Amino acid sequence: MDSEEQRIGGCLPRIRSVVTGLTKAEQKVAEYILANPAKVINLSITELAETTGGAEATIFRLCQKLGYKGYQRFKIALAGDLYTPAESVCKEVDPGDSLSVVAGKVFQSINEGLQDTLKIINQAALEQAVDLLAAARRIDAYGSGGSAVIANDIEHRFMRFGMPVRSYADPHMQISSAALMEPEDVVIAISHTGSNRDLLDSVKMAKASGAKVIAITSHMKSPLSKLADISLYGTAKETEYRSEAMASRLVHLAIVDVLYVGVVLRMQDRIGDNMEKIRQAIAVRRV
Amino acid sequence: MDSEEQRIGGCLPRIRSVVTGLTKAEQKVAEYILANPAKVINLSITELAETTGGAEATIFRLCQKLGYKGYQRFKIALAGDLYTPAESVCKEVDPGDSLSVVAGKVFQSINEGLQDTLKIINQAALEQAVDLLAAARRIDAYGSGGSAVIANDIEHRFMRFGMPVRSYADPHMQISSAALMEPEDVVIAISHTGSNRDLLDSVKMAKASGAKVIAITSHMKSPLSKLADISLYGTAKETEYRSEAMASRLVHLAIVDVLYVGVVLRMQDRIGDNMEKIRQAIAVRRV
DNA sequence: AATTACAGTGAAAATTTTTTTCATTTTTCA
DNA sequence: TGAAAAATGAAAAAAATTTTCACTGTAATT
Repeated sequence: MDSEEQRIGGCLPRIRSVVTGLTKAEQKVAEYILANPAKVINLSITELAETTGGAEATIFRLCQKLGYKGYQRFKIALAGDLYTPAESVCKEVDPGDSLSVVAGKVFQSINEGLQDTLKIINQAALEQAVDLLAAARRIDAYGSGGSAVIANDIEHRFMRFGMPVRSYADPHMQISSAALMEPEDVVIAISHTGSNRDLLDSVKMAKASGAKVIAITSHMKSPLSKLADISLYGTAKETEYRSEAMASRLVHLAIVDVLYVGVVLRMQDRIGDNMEKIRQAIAVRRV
Repeated sequence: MDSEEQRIGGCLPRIRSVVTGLTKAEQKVAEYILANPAKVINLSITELAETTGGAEATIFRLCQKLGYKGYQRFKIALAGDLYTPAESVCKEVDPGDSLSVVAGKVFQSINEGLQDTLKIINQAALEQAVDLLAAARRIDAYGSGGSAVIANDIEHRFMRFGMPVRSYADPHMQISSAALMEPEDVVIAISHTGSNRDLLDSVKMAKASGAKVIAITSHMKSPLSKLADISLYGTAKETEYRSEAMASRLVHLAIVDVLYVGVVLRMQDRIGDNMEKIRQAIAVRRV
């Protein structure tokens, strides 16, 4: 009966994360909403259609794509976002800032990204991802460029409890490995935009091999999230000196943390030993 | 035009304050709203009238008495009250926690780490580090294990503005590279504990070659920070399921962000071109 | 006690807004 | 290139809202 509980807030981050996956007409509306959320609250769907030069139906469909029953529900969720003062205090870095001020702003914006991500996080998807990972026979992490860092981190992290996990930044290695995947194997594909061609090819190959695919990306409705079995989204606002991709890295890493903790919780008994072994092995290398 | 800006939130307190001055039928409605605000959000005026046994008109008049233009505006304001921003309790992760609770706790603990780091951040050290990096002829980033991820990130990041930067996780590579360093070159050495022997050897070698060394570590007074010219510290509390090393990674990455932004600010003119070139190169690889 | 005035109420009409449908246009992919 | 799919907007249908108005009961006045 509470299945259709209304979720208040988290509306703007959600728009931000799907905006690239929207159609042209929808994007125009979405951008207007992002730019003028406070005005939109006071507009009817007809007025908003006029303002953005679109049709009511387009806006209605956008609301549904965002996960709301209709325009009214959307507006109620939007009201939640507007109420939080945190959203509006987005400070840009200023050339005159001292470095400790810069540090404050950068840290603040990281935290905002985390909070936004928390708002749109999909519990069911997380749950499934952890299930898959905990049961996986083998795990491959694919990520190029900035996302290679995340893939690498996954390798380090999950290796700690004795899982056969490898990370590949090189597209050729990715696709070779993907070809050898089997059911019960899991691929974690990381891409900020979710539109990297090489990565998509590798993911297709992995799926053809029967492996399950978990995507970590910033853009909902991206080609990657369409291909993946499970998609986990991390959002972050772009600021003048902090590109979107820059902010998203940290959020993606935080998502990996959550997966890690989730798997740890699910595997409590099995892993203790492996972790201890590694801890000892590292200690020897210390002064 | 904007004279009738919509006030969001503060709706329930307002009802409470006027409730005695309302008529009988209105009071019945007001009390229902106070008791079930979350339900009301999902009811139309007709449904609410049915539920409370009143008439639509009564509810409408109530909304106006409360200072709203009508029922819709009232509901939007109510949504603001219902919105509770991050009720995250900063406790340990519990085996019984749902994954969205886990996510909240993990994110919260990341943020705490960032805040703690902000408190101990040394502006002068940051300033010097940025100076060195901005003027560097060549940059090497050394980090093994979990810190290899950070080193990698540095490579990706600073490469973007055309700096000759390389990251090395392999101790042999580190020391080989260190042997070839020259004055005006900079080494960034990353180690959570600051006690990794191989890393210390490489750092000594780099110093012998005349290079400057910036350390990123979690432990003050570690052998690494004694060797380094400049030390940047990132703290993070260890929790039961989140090892100290795990939390520190994100903090170290955040410090890299600060360095990056700092260097960008210092080099505004020079870098624009390089960044644009890379952005274009990446765009081609996208669908 | 009867009359009047009037705030309170709700049924129903009028209006506005939202939602659905469907034909047209545009895009995509083979 | 041409068939299929997706996107779009006009307009119809449905739903929600706001407004109107007549009725009720109460209180004040004569």
